[in-house]
Amino acid sequence: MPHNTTEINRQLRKSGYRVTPQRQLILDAVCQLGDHVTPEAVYDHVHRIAPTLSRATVYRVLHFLTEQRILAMVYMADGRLAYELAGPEPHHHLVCRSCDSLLELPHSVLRSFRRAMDTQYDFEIDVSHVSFFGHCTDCRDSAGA
Amino acid sequence: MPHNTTEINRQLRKSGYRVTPQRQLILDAVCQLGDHVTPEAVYDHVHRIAPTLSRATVYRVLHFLTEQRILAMVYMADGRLAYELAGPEPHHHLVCRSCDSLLELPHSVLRSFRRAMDTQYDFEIDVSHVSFFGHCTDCRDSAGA
DNA sequence: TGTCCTTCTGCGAAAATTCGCAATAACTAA
DNA sequence: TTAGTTATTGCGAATTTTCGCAGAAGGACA
Ligand SMILES: [Mn+2]
Ligand SMILES: [Mn+2]
Ligand SMILES: [Zn+2]
Ligand SMILES: [Zn+2]
Repeated sequence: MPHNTTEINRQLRKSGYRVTPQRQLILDAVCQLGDHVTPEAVYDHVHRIAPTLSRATVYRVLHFLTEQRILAMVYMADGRLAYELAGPEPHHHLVCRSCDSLLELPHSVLRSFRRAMDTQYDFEIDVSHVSFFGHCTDCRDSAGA
Repeated sequence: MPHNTTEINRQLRKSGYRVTPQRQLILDAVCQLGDHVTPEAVYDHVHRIAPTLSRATVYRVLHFLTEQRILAMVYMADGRLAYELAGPEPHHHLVCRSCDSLLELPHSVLRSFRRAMDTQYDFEIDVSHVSFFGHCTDCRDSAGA
């Protein structure tokens, strides 16, 4: 999952924010570590490269990059927060509570639901990265009842 | 939001769990404090009645009662966890990120979405209490762009 | 390149949440 | 009622996440 550094930097500066080595390191880390990266994993990774980079900064930057829609956050099955690079097109997940397997869904699965909320409640849902929990094919059979 | 104490107690004992004063106090607290109660609010409330009841117990019991489907948990706009009594029929929420207003949705709004996931992915979504975030009527107008 | 303004970071402390373990106490069955 | 089994609690420490503030540093402009 690479990211367009120069484009992101321009976007930040245009909004009055600054491009710092900490922000670049943390963004790189999320991209290298793959999908659904925890703050602690990010900290471990960047700490090797920049030992003075503090935990507080990791949390702050992850929040910040999420606000800027550069990262997307998601709750995992255990309730912890995780992050990943926000692609141009959102995607979502089905997470099995039994076997922890993870299915990826296209954004289109929520299209009709969003339209319904808009029509019925005049409410615009903002869903950039949602996980739905439940039970997958295999686990439904074995679970019984 | 009252709860059927004797029925809940029977259900717990039947499953091999125990009915303790701590569990009863915490459940009472959630019911009295209303919708979307935080662990800290529960602790403050029960601590007056039972000063030795520890914070760890509050967290453990809230998790436990959620597993038993007596409580339902939900993430609030600020990312914090909250709990409320799980009624016989689930409900959901639309939470405005701008003004924090909160709309309640009937479970039926997710019916067709659940059926679609079941049909297309053979995955049974378990949604007992979901919050969707976005922007309400009023805030959409003022926000512009 | 150097100055200035403001954003950002690092630090340490605080707050929130989880964990391990010994002691307590709820239920079961006599 | 009593004793035994074991789920549950309280405690203190560990871990995770947030906060406030003083100092560092990004970037706009000259
Ligand atoms: Mn994802
Ligand atoms: Mn609710
Ligand atoms: Zn499964
Ligand atoms: Zn609003």
